[in-house]
Amino acid sequence: METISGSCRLGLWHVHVYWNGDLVSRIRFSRTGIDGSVPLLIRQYCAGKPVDLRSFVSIAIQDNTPYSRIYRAVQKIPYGKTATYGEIARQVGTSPRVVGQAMARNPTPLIIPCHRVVAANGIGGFSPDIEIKELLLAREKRNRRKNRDTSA
DNA sequence: AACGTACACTTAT
DNA sequence: ATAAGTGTACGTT
Repeated sequence: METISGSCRLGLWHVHVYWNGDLVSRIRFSRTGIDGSVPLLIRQYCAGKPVDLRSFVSIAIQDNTPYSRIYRAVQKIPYGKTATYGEIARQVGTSPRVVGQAMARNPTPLIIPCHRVVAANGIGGFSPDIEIKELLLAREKRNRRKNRDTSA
């Protein structure tokens, strides 16, 4: 089993992806790119298409880490929708603060869509830069509206 | 191995 | 406006 790495563009950022088939072991954001390939669906998502990434498996839910229940709950949030830290916490029986902690340590953002987890009164945080979360949420919201308009 | 501190939050004073 | 509750990680003894 060989892990493939590569990066693609997302706005001003580069998304580095380490993967093997449907299994994604790591995703991180950087100002610079690296050589190598990225799965088609992830490339399309980064290009702004409304792609459902739930067909991928994150190492974060395959492993049995203390946060895995939280990651599983977060992965169920569909494209264009959001949940609050508190809602996720209630689902898995922990506290909102812990959910934030799990998001901060998410090894595979996008696959585990931590950008769809927002604060009860605000957007919440995101690393390395909140602008990525803002971009993704704005884009998903826009695409969701577009889908609604064209599907009725 | 224990201890203190730092968090991508929320809810109740 | 402030404080308490919460679970994990990480650095310092």
